Amino acid sequence: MTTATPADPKRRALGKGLDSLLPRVPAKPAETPAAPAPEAEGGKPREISVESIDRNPYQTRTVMNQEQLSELSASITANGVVQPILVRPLANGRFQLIAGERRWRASMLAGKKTIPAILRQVSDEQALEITIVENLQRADLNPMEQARAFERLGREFHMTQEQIATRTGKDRASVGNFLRLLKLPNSVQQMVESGTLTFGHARAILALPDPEMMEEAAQLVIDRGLSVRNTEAWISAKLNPVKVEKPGKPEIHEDPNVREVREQLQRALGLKVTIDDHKGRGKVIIEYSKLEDFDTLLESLSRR
Amino acid sequence: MTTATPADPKRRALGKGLDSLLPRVPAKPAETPAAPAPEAEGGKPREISVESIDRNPYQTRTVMNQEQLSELSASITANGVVQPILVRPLANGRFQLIAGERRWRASMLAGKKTIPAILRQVSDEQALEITIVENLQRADLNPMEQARAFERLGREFHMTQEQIATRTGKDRASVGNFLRLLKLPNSVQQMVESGTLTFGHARAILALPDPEMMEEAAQLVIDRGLSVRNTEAWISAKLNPVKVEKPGKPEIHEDPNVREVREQLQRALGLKVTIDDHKGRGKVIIEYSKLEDFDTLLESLSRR
DNA sequence: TGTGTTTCACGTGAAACACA
DNA sequence: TGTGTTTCACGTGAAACACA
Repeated sequence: MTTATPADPKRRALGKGLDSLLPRVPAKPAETPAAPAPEAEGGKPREISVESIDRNPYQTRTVMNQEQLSELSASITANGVVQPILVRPLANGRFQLIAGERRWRASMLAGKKTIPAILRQVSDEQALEITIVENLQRADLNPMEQARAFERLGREFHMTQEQIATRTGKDRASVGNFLRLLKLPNSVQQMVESGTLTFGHARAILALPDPEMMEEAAQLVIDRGLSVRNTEAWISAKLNPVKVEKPGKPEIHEDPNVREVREQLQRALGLKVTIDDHKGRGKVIIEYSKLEDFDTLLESLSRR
Repeated sequence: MTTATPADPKRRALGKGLDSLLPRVPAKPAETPAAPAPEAEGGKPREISVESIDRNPYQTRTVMNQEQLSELSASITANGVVQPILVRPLANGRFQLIAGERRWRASMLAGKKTIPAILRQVSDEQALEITIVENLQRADLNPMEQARAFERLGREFHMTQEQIATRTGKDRASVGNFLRLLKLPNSVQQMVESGTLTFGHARAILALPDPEMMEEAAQLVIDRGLSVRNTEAWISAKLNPVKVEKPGKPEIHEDPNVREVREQLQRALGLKVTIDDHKGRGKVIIEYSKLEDFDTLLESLSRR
């Protein structure tokens, strides 16, 4: 039970953003004791020319939220760039952006000539990895997008699910479950991508043995408006159609020995007997419908 | 059952923002067929000077997310202001802002001289109301802030809970439950404000009859890390302490005669015995935990 | 250790019930 | 109709189980 209990500090952090870290008055950014970028362990931020920075070639999300971008730019005009971006030096004397594309673009839009940056020697691989992880930590990815990002971390960086989980702050099982979405037939993946089907529904559907059944099930979920819990139950029933009995009534799959004893007892007492045995522990239940039967029963039991 | 079923259109809208409405190339904003502000029914947007606009005196949130503000400004530099702001004409020829403070501030930061605005004759009252509702629709209010906003709508505009619900897109019961938070003692309100206690915990605590008990309960919830469901159960038990028995186990109000017999039987057999009697019909349940006990029991029962 | 998979506790939000 | 209040279905995320 590590989910949100009342005092969970993760809940506290929500929605506050960087506000508390921002200086209230304009200041020369280089002099500001700004918070380091999450990935940067060492190195003080340095002011570098925005013109000397090349775009991150690994950044796939070219369409940014324009409104947010504008807001950030306005803040930069007012307060300066606060959190340094992360760049790596190139051989030609220029810099390549690794993390902070929005801050960089906003700064240019705000008319800034320089931007505080942390310089770090990272390989192509590391740069790509940082970019993917940064994207994952933005909250607006749909489940299929997350799945593809996890998949890439696994495939291109040979990270285990465990490592991906640690790196992105998710749970290992969740990483695994997102990855499983990629095994859905395309039509169903599309439904998840568009939000027609939730992550929970899709995950339940994955229990089915073939793509055709998954497509059928997805359609049925949508048509009937099944909840995730109902979907789980429906699919479980479809996969285990034999068990007609309820698990609470084990006397249907009665052990032959137990059955023998029970029937013998039933004949002896002339009353309905149920034996609810679990490996030598259990209950003997004797039903009576007349007080007279009860008295007879008592006699049998007390007589030793 | 109107919560998120798979095809719920409300889910679709999430996280996409205004992106799809934004023009992809810079354009003269006045010519753009921009989406109207949610509250504006009529009137084409007009370009007005940013200098001629006075700040919304009802806007209480003066601390804006600076990063977002900057981003918005950058977008405005790139694409122009997209969604018109809402203003009302003042007697002195100037305009007073009603909705769109962020867009207005971002535009100024982006160096714009004019901004598209919808002019609307609204009373002081209406202006305030629009402002409060707009704030409520921003997603980052904590439960206490929401409660105070609802309270204000009720107090200052004599809106019923039903009307508030319609106006803000919430459910009537939810509005009521938020309002109830204001009846919590201050210390507990503080815990909700800071996220130490969730909305669900607080609401359950409200069932208690006095503030002292509420404070005690809140502390207990935090100390023991109770879930909302556990909190509900604990409080319900505290309020209904009489019923010790479960409804399914009426043998606690055992008939003295039945009890006598049962105890006698228990002693004779050396096993736990339950007698579930309903006016001369019922069951005798004998529990065993060793096979040996079971055999002894069988002997007693079979011997007639 | 690593992965695949199912099940279910979690807090939220609204349905449901009660009362005036 | 309007409000107060409790209860519980909802999808998510992780615990739990299974297997190699």
